[in-house]
Amino acid sequence: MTQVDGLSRRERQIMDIIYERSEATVADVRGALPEPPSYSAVRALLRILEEKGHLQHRQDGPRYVYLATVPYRQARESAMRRVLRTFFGGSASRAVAALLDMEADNLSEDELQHLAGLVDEARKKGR
Amino acid sequence: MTQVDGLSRRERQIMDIIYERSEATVADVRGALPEPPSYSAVRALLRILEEKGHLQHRQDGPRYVYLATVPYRQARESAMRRVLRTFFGGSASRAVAALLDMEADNLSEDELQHLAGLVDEARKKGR
DNA sequence: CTTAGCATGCTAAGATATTAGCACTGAGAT
DNA sequence: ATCTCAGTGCTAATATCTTAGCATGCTAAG
Repeated sequence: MTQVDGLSRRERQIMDIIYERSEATVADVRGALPEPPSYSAVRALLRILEEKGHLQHRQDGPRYVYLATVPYRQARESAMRRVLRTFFGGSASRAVAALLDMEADNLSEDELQHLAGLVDEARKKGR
Repeated sequence: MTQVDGLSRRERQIMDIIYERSEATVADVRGALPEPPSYSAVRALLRILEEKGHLQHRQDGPRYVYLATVPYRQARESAMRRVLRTFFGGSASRAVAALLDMEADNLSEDELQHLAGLVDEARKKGR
């Protein structure tokens, strides 16, 4: 999901978990995995992801805390563009329409008002 | 990217290509792959994806045309929800905001107007 | 001081994915 | 008729991913 490509199944799961939580320890990652493999297995994956340059870690007391090397926003944009291309022919407006359609019931009046403002702002900027 | 998970790197690439084009022949898929492996390799992947139930094929003259078994809309929603969860804490409005921010310059006045209408509609539906 | 718990370093086996190669078939061109 | 091209069926080797296991060090409790 994350960025370009080249990640395997587990690797991708792990990257997603890390982006979802900003950073995570081995135990965090393991706890978030659907059918968690052994502690060792998770550690190995994290090490490999670090070798490949997707992750880095810092020491927090006795344990490692992993975080992504590609900044959050950049990864997010990359993921969005990919969905855009794959499912919306690259059209952001079609994607927004789909989101509104999917989530209309879960959006509060406040949120909708805010979005209306953003759309308006974009229109002003356009001309 | 597509649905739940469990796809390997190439498998995922191929599924994305198929969703992007609705359907595709072996040559189509191979042509769309970044660093295309042999024709045989692509065929093998397609066969495996079909075995796993992600694809099906029909005969078109002498060749196979592959298409996804999971309907387009469902796969699309699944992919969206995944990005939502991973990068937007599940918030659709944050995702919409990011899309507008990313693509503001590429959105036409017509599209923006249309979106404004959709937001308005959602607000009416809400109350 | 010694033990138990929890963390990492390192290594190797096992499972899967990825690729290529060869055999076969059918259609159209010479 | 036969040659060649473009397709599929099938199989096997290679690469990569995924997992587990053992050794080690550090810290806190008994």
